[in-house]
Parts: sequence; structure tokens; C-alpha cells
Amino acid sequence: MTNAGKRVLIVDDEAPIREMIAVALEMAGYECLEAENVQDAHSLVVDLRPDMILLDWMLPGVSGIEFARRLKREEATAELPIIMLTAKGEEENKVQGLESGADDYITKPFSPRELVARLKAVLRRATPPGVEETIEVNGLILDPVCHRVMAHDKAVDVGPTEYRLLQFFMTHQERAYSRSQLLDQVWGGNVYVEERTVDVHIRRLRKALGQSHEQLIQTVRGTGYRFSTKAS
Amino acid sequence: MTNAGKRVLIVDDEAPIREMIAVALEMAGYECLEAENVQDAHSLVVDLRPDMILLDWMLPGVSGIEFARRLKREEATAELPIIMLTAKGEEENKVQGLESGADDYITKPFSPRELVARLKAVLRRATPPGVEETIEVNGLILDPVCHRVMAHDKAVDVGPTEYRLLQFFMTHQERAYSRSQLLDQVWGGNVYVEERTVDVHIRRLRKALGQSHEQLIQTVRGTGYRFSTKAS
DNA sequence: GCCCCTTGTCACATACCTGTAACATCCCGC
DNA sequence: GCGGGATGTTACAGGTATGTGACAAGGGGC
Repeated sequence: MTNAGKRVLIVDDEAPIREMIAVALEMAGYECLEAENVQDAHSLVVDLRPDMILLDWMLPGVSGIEFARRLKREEATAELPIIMLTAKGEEENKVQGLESGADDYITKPFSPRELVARLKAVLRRATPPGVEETIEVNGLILDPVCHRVMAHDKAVDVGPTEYRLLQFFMTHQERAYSRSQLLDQVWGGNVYVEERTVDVHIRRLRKALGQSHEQLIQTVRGTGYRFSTKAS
Repeated sequence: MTNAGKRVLIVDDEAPIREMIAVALEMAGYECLEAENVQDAHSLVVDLRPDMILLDWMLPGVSGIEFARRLKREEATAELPIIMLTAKGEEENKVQGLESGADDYITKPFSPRELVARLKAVLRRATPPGVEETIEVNGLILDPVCHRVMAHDKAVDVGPTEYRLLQFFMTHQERAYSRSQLLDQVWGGNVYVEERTVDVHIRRLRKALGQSHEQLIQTVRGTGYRFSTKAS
């Protein structure tokens, strides 16, 4: 896979733990960066542009969760995958952690194998080919850099979920996806919502796209949905 | 979906809990088996081949985790998905649980909805996607990935049943099938419908294919139908 | 604390699919 | 050509899948 050679930033205030993780990841072919606080971490993110972050929940000064929120808020780093590290007994915060924008979370102590497995999974999900490319279909433009959608040069106002949904569709055109697959791909595997929720977001997306483009999102009855330029 | 009708084995020593889970799963369309200890569970696994197991961590005698390890060691059951049930406060065992081969774990108490959602997710991951090659015959293309039929580059609009019927025919060309064989293969063995219903769907499929391709589906008088490129 | 936006879910409306029956047509042996 | 069984064709009633609008909860900005 293309996973090898990816840069992973490890943020934890305890040096031995960082070290242990770094060793495990390097054995798995990753390149590691380390930071013991949020300030250093931020510099490294800006300067060295890691491909993902392992972020300890408990950090001196600014907490991990706050840092995660900050990263998700900023354009340039919003797409950076984050795995939260939480100590035993903090699991009640799981939901909060995931909602702060983390793509996964893992509880200490964890096995190196589990860590690597999750990291792979998150990287796989987070790396659609050409994330930075703007995609254009029939006058509908999705610009990941500006995080914005245009239909015939007019800005389209879509919510965050609809944006991700559209991005997924535009990077995976023509293929039919079930509601469950969409939940996996767009919502992330760790979230449990009703399948019908997909319908609602499809509806919101179609509405936002307007008459000119809503037919790009086709219903595949009995199966799910498809993004296609060809008429159904 | 194809999730319905899957058999789930519930292993827990407390009858009320088993019952509660069973009710929740049955409402979601699953078939439930129950066992209160590892011995019974093992027999059921061997005899009735469930599609997945909900396994309590704490069991009298052989513990759940040992049972999981055993199942994963044996050839015949290694692929069987397992979800571990753990009581709150046992969370430190999560890693151990996952390493023993469980595909997910869930902490009691849990909501029925979460249970069903996780179960679905695990089953989904465990179900290998079928062959997804597109088949082309005389300009008629069936593309399972896009879930779509094209005749000379024009999309053909077919309902779900006609789609399955066509897919069956295209993967089993040149051979004649009786109505009851088609009902078995396309509708699934356990349905009770009139044989003449096949005729109606054949008719719908032919109509959808249009003049250019309807002759691919040939009537074998006194027997049934056949998909063939050769004129009859 | 208050307000706005987003989100997931529900309830209801609608569109579509399905199986069946009824009738039409075809095919074959006689 | 006739009769009868087999198949083609159409219509329709009921069920299921999807579309749609509304709502309440929750988070973040102020």
C-alpha cells in the first residue's frame, strides 16, 4: 500500500510512551515525529505536514481535545486525520472525543498491533485519491482547498455532512453505494445512526444542489444511491 | 437487506439478558440462538452454523475469551464474527478481548439500537463482496458495481427483481431453466409465489431491454426460459 | 445565558415494485 | 381447422422503499 512512508506525529507528554509508539510505527514502516505539548505539535504540523496525528487526551496546558478542535477548524488542517489516545477509565469521553473531530480513539494500554491496525484503517479512509484536486462535473465544482461548492459559478450552501457526502460521491462517481457503505465512508465507521438518516442528507444535498444538478444523485432502488452524469 | 435472516448465537449465562437481546434482534429481523454456557454454544455453532456470535465475557466454567480463542483457532470457525459483551468496569480487558479475536466489543448496559448497529457493521465487514465483474453480451452490459444495465450505451431502467433476473441469466447463459429453478435462484428458496409470476417478470425484463435485446431471453416451451445469444 | 446552525429521527406522503388474476394469443397434436 | 394447454400481456390492489417536512437536542459563537 501507499501507507508506508507516511509521516505520523505523536503528541504525548510522556517520553517513554512516545518512544514506544514511535518504535512500533517505525517497524511498520512509518516515519515518526514527536511532540510533548500542543505548541510544539502545532509547529510540527505547520512545518512538516504530517499525514496524521496520534494525540494524547491529557496534555499539560492546552488539552488534546481542544487541539483537535482547533485543527479541525483551520482550513489547512481540517482534513488531517487524528487518533485520540485516552487512558483507561476515560472512556466516558469517547463520544466527546469523536465529536471533537477525532477519526478514531484508542484506549491505553493498547497493543502495537491494534494501534497499527487502526492507524491503517484511518489513513485508508482519509486518503481518497487527489484530495486536493478540485473536481468539476457538468458545471458543478467542488473545491477541497477552499472547502466550497459552486454550481455554475454560484456558491452552493451545504452543511458539513452534505459537503463530505458530495465529496465522497464526486470522488467515487458512477458506482452505487448502499446506505450502510455511505455511513461507513462518509460518517466514519464508529458512528451508529439510522440508515434512513442517509436519505435525509441525500435530500438536503439534492435540495442544495437545486434543479440544475440534483439529478446527478440517483436513487438506486433497493440498494442505495449513485452519483452519475449519465441519465438513469 | 441481506442482513435479514442471519442467525445470531447469543451466549450469556443470565437468561433475562439473553431474552432481552433476542427480542431486540428478532425485531431487527435476525434469527436468534441462545446458549448459557460454552459447551452448549459450541454444539450450536457446530450444528446450526450461526452467522455470528454475541459472547459474554464472564461465563461459568470456560470463559468467553477462551471460547473466542478456541473458535478462532479452529479452521471451520475462524471466520465467524464475534462481538464480546463486557460489563462496565471490565474495560481494561478490551485489548485482550480484541486480541483474542473478537471483531468488536460492547459494554453493558447498551441500547438495543447500538447493539443492532454494531452487529450490522460487523456482519457487513465480514461479508465478502461478491464477484463484481461487468458482463457484456451483444452490446448489453450489466455492471454490478454501478448496479446498472446498459444497452448500446443507453441506460436501461429495470426494477430490482428484473435486475436480479437478468444478472442470473447473464451469469448462466445458454442453459434453460424452469420457472421453479428461477424462483429458487432469483427469488430465493423460501418464498411462496406462483410460477406464473416468473412469466410476468420475464415480460417486464424483455420490455425493458427493448427490441434490440429482448430476443436474448428465449422461451423454452414446456420447460421455462433461456438466455442465449444464438437465435432459437 | 442566549441564539443559530447542524444533526438525527420521526411521521406522514408519495412513488415504485410486486404478485396475482383475468384475458388474449400462440403453439401443438389431431 | 379445432381444442386445449402453454405463454404473452395488461390491469390493479397492496406492500415496501424512498421523499419530504418538522422537530428537539446539542454544540459553538457571542
